[in-house]
Amino acid sequence: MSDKRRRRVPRQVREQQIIDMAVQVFARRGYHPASVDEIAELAGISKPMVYLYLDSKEGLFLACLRREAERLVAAFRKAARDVGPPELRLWAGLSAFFAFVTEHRDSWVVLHRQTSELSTAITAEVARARRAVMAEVTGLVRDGIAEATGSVRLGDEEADFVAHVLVGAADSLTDWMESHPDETPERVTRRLMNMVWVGMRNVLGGEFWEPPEPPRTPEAPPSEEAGEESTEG
Amino acid sequence: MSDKRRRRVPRQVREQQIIDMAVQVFARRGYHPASVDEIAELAGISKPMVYLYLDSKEGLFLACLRREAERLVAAFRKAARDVGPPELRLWAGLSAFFAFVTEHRDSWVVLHRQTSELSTAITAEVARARRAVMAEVTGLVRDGIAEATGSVRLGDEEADFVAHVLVGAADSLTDWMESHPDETPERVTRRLMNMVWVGMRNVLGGEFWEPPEPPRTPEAPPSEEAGEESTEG
DNA sequence: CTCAATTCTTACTCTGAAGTAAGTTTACCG
DNA sequence: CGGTAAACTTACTTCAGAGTAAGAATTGAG
Repeated sequence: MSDKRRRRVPRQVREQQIIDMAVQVFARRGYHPASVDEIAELAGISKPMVYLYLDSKEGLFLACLRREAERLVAAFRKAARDVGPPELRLWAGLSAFFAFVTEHRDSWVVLHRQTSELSTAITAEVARARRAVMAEVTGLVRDGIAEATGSVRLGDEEADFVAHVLVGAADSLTDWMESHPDETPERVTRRLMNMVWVGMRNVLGGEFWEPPEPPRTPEAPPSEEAGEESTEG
Repeated sequence: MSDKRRRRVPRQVREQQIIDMAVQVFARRGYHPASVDEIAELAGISKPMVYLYLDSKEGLFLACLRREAERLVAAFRKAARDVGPPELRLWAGLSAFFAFVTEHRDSWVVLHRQTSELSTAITAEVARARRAVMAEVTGLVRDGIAEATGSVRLGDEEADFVAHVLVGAADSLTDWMESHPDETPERVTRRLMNMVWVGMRNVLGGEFWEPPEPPRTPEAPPSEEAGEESTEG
């Protein structure tokens, strides 16, 4: 502890420090305006070290992306693993998601809010990360539905639709939580489950909503399919 | 038509052409990597014209932002205005939202997917645009609930929560629609309404979902070292 | 036709930041 | 010790792209 005079730090450690700071700066500024100089300075070293260890700015960003995606998926999985009933696993997973996003806002921003302004290599990795998260949710949704209904099994498309709704809602609620600091991840999750899950249960149970007679639909056949929206896969 | 040789174009027209191209380029590349030169070239003029008319790159982006936000809100409002029952107005509004986002993907990307990498002036305008969209949805939700339940009136917070869920889900479903080209905005909207709206009706009617386990405190878990994640590579 | 306003261009300046060459210090191993 | 590899630095080069100066071409009014 008193040995803090060690300026020299082994590569493995320094790399993580660099990535730590890079996540912060990328989240704050975005990919392009973020300068490697600033990241290096925050990490307590000079720029060439960054290039020595991470190759390029793009490589640095990819490292951030991979590490944070891994962490998020890990948190999600770990939370859902030990719980028994699928319905609860979904709840635990979403809860962990909110907790993670609340605690590591920078990670989420880097993972999610960087659609454009990126080279193809990075775009591919972002897509991969998104798919990984989405796949976790999709799995939980499918299991949860099967359990809750006892018989209904969602097709890929349905489960994917639901997963998109949940992830999108969760993302948006991340913003909402910023203006409601008293809300905990658990409370938000419960509310979301209440809105979406109860609805899904009932829809699968046969309680549909549909627009009545369209008074003046511009271009849509009125009654093509009445209530067979859900179990088509 | 050889008469199309009119090189000179009045300012008002040229400005719109510039903004048209700017929206495309900003959406494709993101704010910083977008070059004013490229925008100018696509608009058929040279760079100084852009600066003469729009002041700066930031001014150009702000013009894009304002115009597209106005268009989206207008589409939303117009769709919802003529319909009678609030529940249907919500449906019409969301439907218009999907239709707009499907048709004008660039507009939506510029409006929504540009969180960081922006100066404070722009950030403020983005926030404004988001709030405008959110306020529309919130209004429809509140009316819809009041109508559907007959008595329940949502507080600001509740309505805002629901609006965030809907907008976030809609945004995410925009991605989903890309891999499902046969889906129409109407069908997607109906599915979303089925998931969210039916659930909300029932929740407000007293059918709650809650985790069976009594709320175990997130801050003080009993034993947290069950499954280790030592290997992170 | 003339003149003035508007539209538009060529040809710069200048800054910030990615990436690198070449060398210097520290740590550890025998 | 001494020497070697790993950790680290200073001091560049290079380039893209924002922003501008100065003036040319077009149009329309009188």
